[in-house]
Parts: sequence; structure tokens; C-alpha cells
Amino acid sequence: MSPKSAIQNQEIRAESKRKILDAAFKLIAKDGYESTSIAKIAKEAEVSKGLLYNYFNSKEDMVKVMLEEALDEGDVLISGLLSDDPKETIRNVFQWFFREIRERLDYWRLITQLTFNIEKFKFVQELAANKMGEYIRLMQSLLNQLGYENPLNEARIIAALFDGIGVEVLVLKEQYPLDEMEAYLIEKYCK
Amino acid sequence: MSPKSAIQNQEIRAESKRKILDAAFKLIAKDGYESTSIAKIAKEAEVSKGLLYNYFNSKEDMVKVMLEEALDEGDVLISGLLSDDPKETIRNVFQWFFREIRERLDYWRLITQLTFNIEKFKFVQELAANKMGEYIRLMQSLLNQLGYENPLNEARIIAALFDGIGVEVLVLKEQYPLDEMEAYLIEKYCK
Amino acid sequence: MSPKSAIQNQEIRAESKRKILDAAFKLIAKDGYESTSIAKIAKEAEVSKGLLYNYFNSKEDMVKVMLEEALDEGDVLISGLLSDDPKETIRNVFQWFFREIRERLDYWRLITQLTFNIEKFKFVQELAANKMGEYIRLMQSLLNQLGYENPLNEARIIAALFDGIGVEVLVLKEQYPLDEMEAYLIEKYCK
Amino acid sequence: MSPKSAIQNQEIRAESKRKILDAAFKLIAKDGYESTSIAKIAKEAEVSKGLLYNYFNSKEDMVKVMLEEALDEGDVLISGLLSDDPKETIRNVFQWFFREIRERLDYWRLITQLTFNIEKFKFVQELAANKMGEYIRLMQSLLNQLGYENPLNEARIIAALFDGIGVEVLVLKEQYPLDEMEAYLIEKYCK
DNA sequence: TATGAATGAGACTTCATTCAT
DNA sequence: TATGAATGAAGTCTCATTCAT
Repeated sequence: MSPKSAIQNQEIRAESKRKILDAAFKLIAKDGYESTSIAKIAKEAEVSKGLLYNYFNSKEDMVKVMLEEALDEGDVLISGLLSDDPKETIRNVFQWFFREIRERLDYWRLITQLTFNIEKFKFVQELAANKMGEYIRLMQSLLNQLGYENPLNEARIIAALFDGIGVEVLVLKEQYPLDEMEAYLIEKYCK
Repeated sequence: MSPKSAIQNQEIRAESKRKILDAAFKLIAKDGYESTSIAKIAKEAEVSKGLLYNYFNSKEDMVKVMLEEALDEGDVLISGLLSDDPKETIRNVFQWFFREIRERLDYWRLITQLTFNIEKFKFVQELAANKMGEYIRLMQSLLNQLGYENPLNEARIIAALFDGIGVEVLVLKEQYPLDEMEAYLIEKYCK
Repeated sequence: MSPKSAIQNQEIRAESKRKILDAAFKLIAKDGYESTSIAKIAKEAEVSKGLLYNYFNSKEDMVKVMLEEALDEGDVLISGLLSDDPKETIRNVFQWFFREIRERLDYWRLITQLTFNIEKFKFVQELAANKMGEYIRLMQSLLNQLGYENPLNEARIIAALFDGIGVEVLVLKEQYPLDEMEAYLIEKYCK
Repeated sequence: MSPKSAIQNQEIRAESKRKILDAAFKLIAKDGYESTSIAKIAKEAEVSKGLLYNYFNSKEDMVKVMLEEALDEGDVLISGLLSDDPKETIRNVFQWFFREIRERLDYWRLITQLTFNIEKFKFVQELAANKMGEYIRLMQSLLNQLGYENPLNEARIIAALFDGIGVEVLVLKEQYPLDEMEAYLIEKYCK
């Protein structure tokens, strides 16, 4: 009779887009960009291959959108971690980090993979580098307040620790003693 | 022409194989596994595509051999780093690590890429995990001798630091303050 | 809302059909049959893709209808060019031809393209051949009245001239000396 | 045992290339560029689709090579048509043209199609326009020697005649009275 | 041992067509 | 009557692999 309403269409589109982006995220986080074909994504999303091109101009475009969404979502506001007590703030940062690793390892893996491998997605590197700089400056200031002798290098160590623990969890998975390390690091830096 | 002797043939085989594996390493470390075609490897190695299949059953097989070799070669004997003085040994380990990062970043990148992305090469993860365990046990023993309260966790921290610095150097490249961090860590752990 | 009357519906249908056919003509004359997608035509016509299939069974069918219309419209009645004076009639024919070339080059290009390239639209060739035969017979009769020795072949020459000038204008566009040729030919045949 | 000799390979390559280009010529001349898929060309040439890309970078590239070859081959040297007697030269030109039309109508159709339709191959238009200019200048000079009042426009008429007869032969095929027109035109211009 | 022409599966992408609303 | 989300066949192109020599 009458065509679908604009709202109906909007909802349909939003849902399809979501299914596609979720499928892309899942598969690319697991297998990497090159190993994940459009066909696999469509199958995982339970739509036709053609439909992907209704929503994205290309595979690359689709992944960029997916990445941007993931980055936005993963972007915790530093302000939310701040406290009057520097030790408290450091504890918050550690706790935030370990929560991330536990709950969003897929996201972590995705970023790591795309950052390392694909020339096309090098913009992620830049964003990641900026974010890291921000955290390093925060930690430096906190460690300074706590009287560390070389707060900059100590902050760099903590940043490297985060990256390194991330990598090791990806390799060792459940075998990595996340709880123990969390407790140990908080004790070490916030005692 | 006279038939080549068995020894000559063996030498020829060894050299061709070497050229192929070197080319594969170079290109895959730079561009990644999926982006490196057999044709490119053959060209870089200055042999024909067909010859690759004379030495390896498949691209996957070739890369596995290349990886195994690379892992063997990268396998520094722990014994070579040992000293009577635990502080000296720790310094040796740190120096070895930073030398690795400086001189063989390609190797590092290669391992990281293949390990994270390609289901086919996940066996590297296991090898890497074993190796890491070995180093952690060594560090644990050394830190124990130096009177650290929790030498296991402290050793884990150093292992994560190594991984993390590796990742950050891959992202930041020359911008990463390698020299400064090396000096700082040696001072911190071996003073 | 009240149901539309039959007449209203008819008007609506006619208008939609017109918009679609006009858009198809415009785009296909400019870009060719294969390069003009249904989506583009729908967009140009400001209707939905689905609506096209309400009026036509297929892209091919739509183009056939469009072509038939275009041919009908381009079908100048010979009777309108006739005069008592054969020279006057020839002048009318020449002037009609050059007017066509100037004002409806798009139409010309469309026919040429579809006729030459697309197996599906070869039926136009037959129509064109019939039309050409008609004109040749007319010219033959006129040239006969003017005392030409071989009026049939001379008429054939004029027909070929028309086709040839059409081709050259398509290739050379504004560079072709249309005005000069028109004057020259009229002078030559109607002096 | 030993690999194929360089000469063998060269011959094999030349033959495959030839088969591909011939198939492309044949099909594109018949059906047009867009309607002729790589798959059809490969089938006609009796090779695999992949092989085409061993010899050409893209479909467009392949067609350009094919066109350039065809244009080279079709490029009759004007010098070969010249004679001391202008009438004799004109006769040679006419005879050359009708021989072309009789023997290489496919070539003619191909050029016409690509010239009209495909933005990608517009370079053919330019070449064709240049060639035509050359012939027009030649005819102009000859007609001038024969005392024609307006030799330039008369030469333009002959050029258009050639194009027009070409088009009509494409449409009417065997029905077109080629022999009669050839005799008539030679009689008309060279009597 | 060594070559490279040839293959064919599968990648990304386009687009005519269908159908629920 | 009208919409546009969805489909799937077909298009161009890439590349690991085979095989005659």
C-alpha cells in the first residue's frame, strides 16, 4: 500500500548497519583484516554481500567506520578517573586498565592488529599515540606529586607495562595472572 | 655437461633455499603476510615462482620454515648472559633486549604480526610463551638473590615491560626514547 | 483520504512515466546504455527505483519504449517538407536535416549508440533503414524532376552525406563547419 | 629437465597474446566494449580468465593495445595512393576506401563503436580526426588541380560520404550497393 | 635443478530486480 | 501508487599452485 515510513526505514537501516559492523568487528578482531572477507562478514551478519555496499562504499570504508565507533566507545574520559588524592587517581587508572583488559579484550586485539599491520589504518596509530601521550602526562604529574625522582620515565614504564600486559594477555589468555598483577601494581604504586 | 655432484647439488639447494627464505622474511616483515605474494618473494629472491614449490609445499609451509629459523636464530642462549653477579646478569639481559629492539626490529614486527593475525601461525605464540616463562624464571631467581619481596611478580613486570616497549617502538619508531629508557631501567634495577 | 479518481490516477501514471523516460533519454544519450544504471535514472527522475518496475518490465523494456517514442517524435512527416517546386523541397529537406543535427544531436547520438552496440536494440536499425529508403525515394523523384542523369545514386549520395555529416559532428562537435556546409550543399543542389 | 628456452617462451607468449587480442577484437567489434566481458573474451580465446592479466594490466589496457594495433594496421600511407595524375590519385583513394569497407568492415565497426561511446577511448577520436584532416587536405589539393570552385568543401563532402557509406553498410550490410556506388563515384569525380 | 605460462578459486564490487510495507 | 532495503548473479581482478619443458 503505502511505502514504509521514514522512521521504519531508519530503524531497519540502523539495525542492518549494526549487524554488519558487529560482524566485522568480531571477525576482524579474531582473524585480522586481510583474512576477513566481505563474504564472511555478510554471512556472519546474516545479510547479503550486496547489502554491505548499501551502507559502506568499500571494505576499507566499513572498517574505518567500525574503528571510529570502537575508538569513540573506548575513549574513557581521563576526567572521570581524577581524584584529589594522587594515589587514589593512580588506583583508578590501574583499575580502569585491568577492567578494560578483562572486559574488552576483543577491542584491544582489534586495535593492536590494525595498528601494526595495515597501512590503510595508520590513523589509529596516531590516535593511539596521542592518547598514550595524554596518559603519560597525567601519570607524570601524579608521580611527581608523590615525590618520584624521575616521574616522566616512571610514567613511561607504566605505559609500557599496560601495553605489555595487553600483549601477554592476548598470548596467554586465561593463564595470565591478571588479578594478582592488578593487586601487586596497585600495592606497588599506591601503598 | 657433466652431472653435478651430490655435494654441488646440495650447495645449490641450500643457496636457493636461503635466498627464498631471506626474501620472504624481508618482505613479510615489511608488508605483512597477506600482502606479500609468492610472485614478489620469487622476484626479490631472483628465482622463479616454480622453484619455491621445489623447496616448500605451500606458502604457509615456507613461512613456517622461515619463522622457525627466525625463532631459532633469535634464541639467545640464556647461558651467554649469566654472570656470577646477579646485577651484572640483569644488566646483560637489559642490554641484550635493547640491542635486539634496535637491531632486529623487523624480526620483532614479523613475529608480532604473524602471531596476532594469522590463525595458521599461532604455534609461534606457544613458543613465545615458553620462552617468556624461561626468562621470567631467570629474572625471578636473580631478583630473589637481590632480596626483592615478590620476585615473581617483579619478573613478570619486567617481561611485560619488554613486550610493551617493543610495541611502543613499533608504533612510535624513532620517537621512542630507547637510550633513555635503557639507562633508566639499568639504573633502576642494577644500581 | 479519499481514493483518487481513475482520471487522477491516469494523470499521475502518465507524469511518472514521462519523468522516467525523459531521465532515461537524457542519461543514456550522455553516458550510454551500460553506464546508465536504473538507480541513476530513478534519481534523475526523482522517483524510486521500485517505481520503474511499476511501469516497465525491465531496463531493456524501458529503453525500448523510450526509443520508440524518440523515433516517433523524430519522425518528421515528409509531407511537411513537400512543395510544388522540387528545388524548394530539396532545400526544405536540407534545412530540416541541419536543424536536426544542431538541435537534437543527443537524439542522434542515442540512436547511433544503441543501434551499433547493443544487440538488444538492433530493431532500430531496421526502422532506420526503412526511413532512409523513404527519403531516398523522395530525393530520387526530386532529382529526377531536376534532370539528374542518375537520380537514384545521387539520392544515395545525399543520404550517405547526411549520415556522414552526423558522424563527423559527433566526433568534431563545434569544430565542424555546419553553417558553411549547409549553405554549400543548398547552393550546390538548389541553385 | 631444463626450463623452456627463451625463444620458446617468446613464441608461446606471442601466440597467447594474439589469441586474446583477436578474441577481444572479434567480440568487441560485434557486441561493444561494455557488453563484452573478460570471461567471454577468455572463452573465445580458449584461455583462462587469469591469463589475460598475465599479458595486460586491465581490460581497458587490453583494449587499448588491441586498438593501437588495429589503428597501426589500418593506417594506409597516403603516399602509396599518390600519382602524377590527380584523377588517378582520386581513383586510388576511392578504390582504397571501398576495398577497406569490403574487407575490413569489422575494423570499421570497432572504431566507430569505441569512438562514439567510450570516454576511455577518446584518443581514437583524435587520431581519427587527424587522419581525416589529412585526407581532406589531400583531396582539397587534388580537386583544386581539377579546377573545382570550392575544393575544400567538396573534399569535406567526400569525407562525409566515406563516413556515411561506412555507417550505411554497417546497417544495411549486403544490401548496400557497394559496387554500384564505387563505380558511380569514380565516374563522377574522375571522368 | 629450474622456469614461467597457465589455471581456477575466490576477492571486492556493481547493479537489475524483488518485495514487504 | 510508491518506496527503498535487500538480494544474488555477474563483473573485474589477484594469486597460490601446477606442469610441460
